[in-house]
Amino acid sequence: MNIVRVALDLPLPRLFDYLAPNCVESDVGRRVTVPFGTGSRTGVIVALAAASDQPDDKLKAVTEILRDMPALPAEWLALCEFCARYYQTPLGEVTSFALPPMLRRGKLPRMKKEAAAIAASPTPTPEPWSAPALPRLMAAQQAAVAAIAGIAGFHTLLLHGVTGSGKTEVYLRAIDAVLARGGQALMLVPEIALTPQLEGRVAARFPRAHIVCANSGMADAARARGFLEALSGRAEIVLGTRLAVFMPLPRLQLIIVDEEHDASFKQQEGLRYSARDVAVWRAHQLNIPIVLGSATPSLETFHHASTGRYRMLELPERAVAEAMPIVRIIDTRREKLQEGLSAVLLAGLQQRLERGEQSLVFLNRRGYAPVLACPPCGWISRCQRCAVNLVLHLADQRLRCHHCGFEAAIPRACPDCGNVDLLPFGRGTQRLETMLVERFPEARVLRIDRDSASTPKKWQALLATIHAGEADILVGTQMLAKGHDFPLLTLVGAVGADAALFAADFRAPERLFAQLMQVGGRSGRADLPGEVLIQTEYPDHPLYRALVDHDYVRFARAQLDERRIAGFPPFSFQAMLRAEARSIEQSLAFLVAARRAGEAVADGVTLYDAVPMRMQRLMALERGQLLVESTSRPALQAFLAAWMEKLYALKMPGGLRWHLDVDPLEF
DNA sequence: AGCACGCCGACT
DNA sequence: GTCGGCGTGCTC
Repeated sequence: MNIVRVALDLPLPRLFDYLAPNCVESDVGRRVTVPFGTGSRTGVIVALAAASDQPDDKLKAVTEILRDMPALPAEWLALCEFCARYYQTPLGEVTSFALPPMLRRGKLPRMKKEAAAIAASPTPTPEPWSAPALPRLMAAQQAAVAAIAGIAGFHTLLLHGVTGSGKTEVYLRAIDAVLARGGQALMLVPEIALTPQLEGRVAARFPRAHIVCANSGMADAARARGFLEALSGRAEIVLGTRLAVFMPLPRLQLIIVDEEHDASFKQQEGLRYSARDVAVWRAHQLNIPIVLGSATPSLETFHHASTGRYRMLELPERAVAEAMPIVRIIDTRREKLQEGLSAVLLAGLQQRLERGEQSLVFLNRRGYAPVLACPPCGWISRCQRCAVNLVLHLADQRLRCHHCGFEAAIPRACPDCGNVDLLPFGRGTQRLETMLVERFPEARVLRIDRDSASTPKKWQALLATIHAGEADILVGTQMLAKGHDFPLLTLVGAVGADAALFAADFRAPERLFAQLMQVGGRSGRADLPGEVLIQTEYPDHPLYRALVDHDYVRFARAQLDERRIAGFPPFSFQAMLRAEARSIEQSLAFLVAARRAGEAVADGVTLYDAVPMRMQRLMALERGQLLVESTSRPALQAFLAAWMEKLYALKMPGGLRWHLDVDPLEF
């Protein structure tokens, strides 16, 4: 009896068996359409079988095995199976996510004739590669390139280098070596916005190479085409965001994860995978090297490098500018600030203005003010659907929820007591912008945040304005921190950073350090020295002191000491079960039941209490969470597998939804 | 997740 | 007397 085992995109942790009289061994990895319930679905054949656990009369026959493209290789299926196991997600959901939407639906993109022919043939067609003339390397770069070249088989390398230390050149050299051997290289970057820029640089360096991009912003057909080109072996370099880690690459010889610390490598919905971690597993599976690059590595990665599990490659010098920017801490405890800005920072802005250089005021909070309040009666602008305040946006006269998108007009008077003197409290980028325009009437002030750069087009226009030197003072959120060079920028002022210092999330300091380091790195490239001014009420805080000294390692060691004492990752492994329902009682009741079910199978893991989430209400749903922790990864994994079986069997009240987040980043 | 079947309230 | 509410159960 010929039976195929099919992974279908359903929230059910099992495969479905179908009769396929004409199936052959090479159909494993092919897409297949099958009858399902009353309708029809497309899935992936993950195995053949001679017999099924299902009674014969329940088995249906496949509708069609889609043989119009090469089968997905065993290595790709194994990658999906690993994700299914590790993240406790049904295999069909993983394979479905890993395929571009068009292929997922059983369709194929239109392709150019010769490309279609190549894509349809599973035989790789490697082309020999000859390297063009390359720029000179500094000693540390040279050492890093040599170290990567010397790796045979699996090894994880941490390329630790500040902005401007020449990490990208090291990546390009490593890719060059791979192309010379006829291999394929995969490079992951955090943001969609960074891929075009990187693609340009890579394309200029490898004019004859076939480069494919992969990110969620691409059109359906283009993404499917790229996937097929990677699968057929025609693509030599794949550049992309986290989802590119699932690109099938039959001759993959090198993986690079740039800005590996970036939280956007972790997907926060659906399949909650970490592309960086999956990439490391994939490199191990294929027995190839992987390079993780960052100026501020995640503490998980740094810990592995410290214990010798990863190899650390240091790029201490700055290749582009003469020196690192000077970082100064401004003690704001005694000073009367002007709309949140200190005299030192204002003087710095004035000075840059006179010299015709650019400045950036960094404030990671958009809008005019984070809340509108009525002081006499205590009313404050709150979102009806979320447990947060509505942010005042004066630019377009709205109150806005930054979490669910709810909007309302600004009330003329307090809805509770009728008082007309409502006051904005706190400060956002719009307010800073307004203040700077008044204070420096001759300056061209440009605000860059998700409101002013709401579309890629607007964002590109803003970048062009900055590059043309048509702005003097930039006011921006973290949008500005990543990946863009501003040659005229010589001053960065960081405002309102303290909030993250004492946040409840144990990862907040790590993120703040990375963010300030990154935004500081924007200043003073080329021949102009840079200066970073950090306003704080905690001038002696070790985090800020480490920034002054550009000493990531000192900061990381101190953080790791704290984590060790507290038993936090990377010294423990975590998973978070979350539930959301109409009422918090419902959510917590489910989590309590889940905990009880878990205690029966808990061995070497700690189950914490079910608690409301820090932001309890979101989009009118009340959310709770339950943390599971273990000092042993295998123990946690074994527990989660057993636990999920019980949870799938648990009866669920209507309207309740839950999910498991393995290695959660958010608390 | 869909989609069926299945028993109880306000309508042509 | 029917349309439809979403509770429960199944999908190879």
